[in-house]
Amino acid sequence: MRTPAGVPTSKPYAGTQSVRRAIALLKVFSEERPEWGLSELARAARLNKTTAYRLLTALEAEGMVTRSSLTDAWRLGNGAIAMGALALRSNDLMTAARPELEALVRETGETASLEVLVGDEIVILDGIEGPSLVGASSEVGTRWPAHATSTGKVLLAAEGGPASAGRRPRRLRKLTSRTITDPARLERELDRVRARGWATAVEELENGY
Amino acid sequence: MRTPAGVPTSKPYAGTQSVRRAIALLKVFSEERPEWGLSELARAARLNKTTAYRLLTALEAEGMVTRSSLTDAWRLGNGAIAMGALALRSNDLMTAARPELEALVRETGETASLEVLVGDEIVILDGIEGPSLVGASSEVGTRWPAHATSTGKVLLAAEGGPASAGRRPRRLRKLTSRTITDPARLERELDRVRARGWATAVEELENGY
DNA sequence: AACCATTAGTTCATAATATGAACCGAATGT
DNA sequence: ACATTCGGTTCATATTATGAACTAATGGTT
Repeated sequence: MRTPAGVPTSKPYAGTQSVRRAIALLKVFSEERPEWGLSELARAARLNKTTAYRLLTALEAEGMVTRSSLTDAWRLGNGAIAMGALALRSNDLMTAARPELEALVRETGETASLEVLVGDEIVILDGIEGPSLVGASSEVGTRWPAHATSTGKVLLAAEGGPASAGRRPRRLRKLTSRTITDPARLERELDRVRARGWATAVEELENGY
Repeated sequence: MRTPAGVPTSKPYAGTQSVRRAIALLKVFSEERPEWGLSELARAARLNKTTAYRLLTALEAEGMVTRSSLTDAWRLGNGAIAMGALALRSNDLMTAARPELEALVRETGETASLEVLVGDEIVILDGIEGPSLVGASSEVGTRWPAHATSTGKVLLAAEGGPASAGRRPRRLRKLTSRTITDPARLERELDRVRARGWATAVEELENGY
């Protein structure tokens, strides 16, 4: 055991770090890249290949990852699905928010969604389609960079006031020409959001939305 | 580090075992009991309290578990939701099976569902409600003991032929008076399933179904 | 109020366990 | 034929995970 490395760069070791490394590994999987070879995956998670291999083996044994039978590349497994679905259903917020969502849709005629902040992304927990034409269909479980969505801005703004600007998304990904990528500009935007209590995002996430 | 213990009882250590322990911990959470105190949780996972605590801390840092702000009990976190949703969407089977499901519903008029085996449980990946009265509503993500469901029997039967009887569910939980709990009887049932190509489960999972 | 039995969380000595460099053989590309 | 990749394994090393034994707080029972 020589170098520390790996895992979201935080100074104090919070809990067992092989576990943190394992989860870091899981977080490498994404919509765009759901399948990974060992070496690549290890590199992406900034882990030693051997270490990554052993972690993956453990995760595989528990069903959290599987291997595509052809490519024999690593993917998220069915265990992850089961766990996520359980987490979703045992989330109080979900059940508490449902009536609110329904009321919102009734009052505004727009699509309403329940979203939470996970790291620097928002996750759509629930959504009800309104009759309006405007509504983007909100797929439950979808993740988006928080800084490029209206709801994300609200959640970022709410999160512990202006002080917490320090631990913002490391790099603000540019998704369209209008995405806010300058940290200072984002901070100003968040101040505005805090002041008026709502946020917008126009063509900052996808062109046309 | 004195005793091995914890984790699904398997002899050869497959990969990093603190990771396996962490996942074992996550698997303790269930529909019926989504919230756990530290001591209870540790006991349920057959882990030392201190160990469980450290593992949980790591999982918390990565968003896989959270603490209910009031009770300050442990629950599955939003990270689990996000990961599960991603796993679900990046699952080829899902997209491949959708048309099949739709066809099934059209042809039979019954509810059709896509289920996979995860350990000794089946997980419902997808489902389409049919117009029939019989259909039990299939909630995506729900897990059931494989030996007590029709689909579960099929999957168990298919899984590597009669030889693999060795690594069957350790203990067959009795869910109703008709649940098959005797391993030998289950094996005979699976032989029958293999022979004829389909399975039934009548009141073996829940009374009335 | 004194008791007992819980709980969550911390400390600390111990060595078991996780670690990574170096290795292998197989594919693949040049 | 050569050079790089790849997935995977080995093995010596000491870092890191571990659990018994502690707090201190809480809640129930007498």
